[in-house]
Amino acid sequence: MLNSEKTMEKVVALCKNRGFIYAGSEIYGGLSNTWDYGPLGVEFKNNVKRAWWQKFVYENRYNVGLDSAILMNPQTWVASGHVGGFSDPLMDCKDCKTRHRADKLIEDAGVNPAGWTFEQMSDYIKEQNIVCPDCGSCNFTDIRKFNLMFKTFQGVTEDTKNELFLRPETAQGIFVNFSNIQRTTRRKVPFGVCQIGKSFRNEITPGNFVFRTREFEQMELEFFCQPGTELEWFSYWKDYCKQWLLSLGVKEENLKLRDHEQKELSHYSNATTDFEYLFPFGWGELWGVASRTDFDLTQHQNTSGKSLEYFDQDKNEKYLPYVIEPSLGADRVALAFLCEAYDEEIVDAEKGDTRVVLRLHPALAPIKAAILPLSKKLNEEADKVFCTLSKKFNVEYDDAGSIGKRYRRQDEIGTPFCITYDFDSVEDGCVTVRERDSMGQTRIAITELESYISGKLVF
RNA sequence: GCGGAUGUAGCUCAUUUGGUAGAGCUCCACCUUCCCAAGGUGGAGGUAGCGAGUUCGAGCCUCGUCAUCCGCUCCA
Repeated sequence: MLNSEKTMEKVVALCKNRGFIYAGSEIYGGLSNTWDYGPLGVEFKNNVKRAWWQKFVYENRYNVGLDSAILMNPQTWVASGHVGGFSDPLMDCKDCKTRHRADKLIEDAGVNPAGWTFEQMSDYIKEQNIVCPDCGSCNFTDIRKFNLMFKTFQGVTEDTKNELFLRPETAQGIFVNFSNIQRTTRRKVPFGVCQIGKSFRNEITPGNFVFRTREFEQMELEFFCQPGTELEWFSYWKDYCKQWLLSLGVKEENLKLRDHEQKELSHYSNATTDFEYLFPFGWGELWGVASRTDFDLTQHQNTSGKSLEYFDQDKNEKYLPYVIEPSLGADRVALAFLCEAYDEEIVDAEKGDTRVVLRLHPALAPIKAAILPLSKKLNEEADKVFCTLSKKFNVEYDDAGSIGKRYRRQDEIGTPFCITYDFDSVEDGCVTVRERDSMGQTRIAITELESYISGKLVF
């Protein structure tokens, strides 16, 4: 990773050329910052999501899953604060063309503009002659509101009565179902609810490939616990998240846990830690783990008028549980795994021969094994191996080109195992398994292949 | 959204002052080889992002538009 920009470009090029990720709507000239996951990409991303679900739902005794609707009653966003607070008052300096947040400029001048209208802010800036921090002039455009939520309409008429929002986070679907889930699963606090799904935000500046897009996928957990125990659980989940990343191949030196300072914390949070990953373009936030107190449940209880209190039978008392929220971007973490896995290896320096290897954890690899007949004359027999293995794994059959070339093709897309069917295979019922990372070869009976591969997929 | 740069075959690029597009790799077929790429023969593939204008004539000039990259503001 000597030249960071080039490395990112190489990852993007690989994704495009091998069918991981394409630019969206390409034949129409594209659509800004949309990306389509191709045949390999959808396998890979599904594997990432499956691995998260495995660790957070199946292997964790506290958690259950949920898939809530993207469209929600607009009151949801009033309660969550997104309608009021999820829009920024932005203005541009006409002289130096930089953009600023009006509320921040006023804050920096030592006044708290909370609750002000845009007009009030605009007037205040003019009256007090607040200047542009970049060039020092006071020549701003009017304040423009940037609502970060996507609007849409339910029903055929586009009037404000039918106005809905695409959810800007999956979390609220969990909060509004808190009582349903608690009752139907007979869970006692502490317990958690996991959800994977699309969210939408009108980001002002998306970019860095799939790192920041307006349509993105989240993997969120809302963990409900007894007030007073939240900081214990906060560190429990931080560690749990970290172990998951490490077990799937993220190197510790590329990971940074950054605790928010007191003044940086949101008004509802009493502790927040960002997991940052060292992408080729720099450190980027991957996972936000926040202790959110009972803010969300309180808001929904007040707005809806429905009690969301939990009755603790052991303590014989009612309370609103506190929440720990580890919120992970699926596209981001998938990108992190890709960047982490990308490797170029010099095979022969004199010939300038390098091979590109995607060292993905086998559990994340889109294709688990490639079945390669040493000669096309062996197609008929080798195809039987494909038929058997494809019942259990996503495997690929390739008989085109020299065997070395076919190994390389699989190296590039992260396939951990190449199974070569040769002339002896007919006699001894064995094949050569060549491993991506070691390039080592093992002779294995065809009947043992399934358990051999399965054994390597655990993380 | 603003400023700067860019946009020629699937990929990487070439096309001397505007005169009707070329290479390497990839891909496909056949031959060769038969356990770590690039051997041989043949083949497919571009109205030069898109649209308009100037010109006898534009990939090369002008305008618009779309997209990408780098900065500014935001976030999972």
